[in-house]
Amino acid sequence: MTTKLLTITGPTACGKTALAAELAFRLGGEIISADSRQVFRGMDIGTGKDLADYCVCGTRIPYHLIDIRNAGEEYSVYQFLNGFIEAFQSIVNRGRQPILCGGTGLYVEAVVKGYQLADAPIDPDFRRRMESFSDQQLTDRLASLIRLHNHTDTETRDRLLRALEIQEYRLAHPDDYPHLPSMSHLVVGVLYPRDQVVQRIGQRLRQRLDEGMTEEVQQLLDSGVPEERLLRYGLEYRHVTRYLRGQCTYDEMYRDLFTDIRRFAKRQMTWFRRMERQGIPIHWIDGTLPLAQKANIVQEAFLSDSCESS
RNA sequence: GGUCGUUUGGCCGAGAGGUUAGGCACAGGUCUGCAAAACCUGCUACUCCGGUUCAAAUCCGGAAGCGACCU
Repeated sequence: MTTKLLTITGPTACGKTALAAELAFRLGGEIISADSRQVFRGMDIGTGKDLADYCVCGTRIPYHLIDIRNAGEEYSVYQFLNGFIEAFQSIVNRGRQPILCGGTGLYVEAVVKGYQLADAPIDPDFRRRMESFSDQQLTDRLASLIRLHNHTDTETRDRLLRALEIQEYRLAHPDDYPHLPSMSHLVVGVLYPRDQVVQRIGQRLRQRLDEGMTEEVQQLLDSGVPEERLLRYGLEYRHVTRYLRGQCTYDEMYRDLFTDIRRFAKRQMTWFRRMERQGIPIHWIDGTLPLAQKANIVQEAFLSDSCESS
């Protein structure tokens, strides 16, 4: 019998965690996080880990793929997918209900569409052989293997090499990728009117700053996480780092960070619309409803047989 | 009340008779290995009224707003 995976997603600041935890409580479930930043230890306030939300009516809801890497370490969709498979299987083996929850569209899509990602290791021989080629030659070579989508892969030599390395590995080992267990899906998206999303983002940002956002970033810097890394993590980590380095005033930081979070929420929605266009139905629910009511709606949809299998 | 200056799209900001400055915001999008990243596209405005001119955001006159100074 295939398991039905319940996925709770949506743009930032829409209360995904609380809803997922409530549903986990009702369905006897465990949560697998689909958040590319909550994997890092010590990045708590800025990523909105809200660990208190995982306690519902005195019951601790188990969660997975949170706090599994040190800040600054590498993590990518490939590692996420592996982690997902492992967590999913252990949850199912325990007879519990897996619930995927998070706003990283790529990660959600990787699960729902069943991405096949090869375990391409770093190959020093390959890299040595590539040394003599120009960026353009490498780009041409990559273009002959895959359809180049945007600049992401060819932006820097590092990324270019990595992309090529992966494709070369794929060619040599066409069947070497972790297999997702078969499952069916219900994807639920939590949605607020846009002006309310903006309002919630602002509110939450002020709260994060009050709770010690800048101190958290300072600690990460003190503990040796490279500045470039924090800048790359984006949003809170990027803007607060700039502020701590004296590159902007507090007010400028607040303003620019607020803007970036709003834009992030917009891009998330762009991603979700794209998923829908590509045939992944998202069951949108009104975020403004009370939590219990939202949970009722999702529970009902989940327990009915109307959801598609993959 | 008088004198001088100023007025450009949601914001900042160049231009000085005849193409769209640009940036930011905003909106839409791309994206299967850093995705909270990176990248792409769209957005044609010159305070108002009259005049000069083939042609005015640009020149002239007036009005209004804003600013500075004077009595």
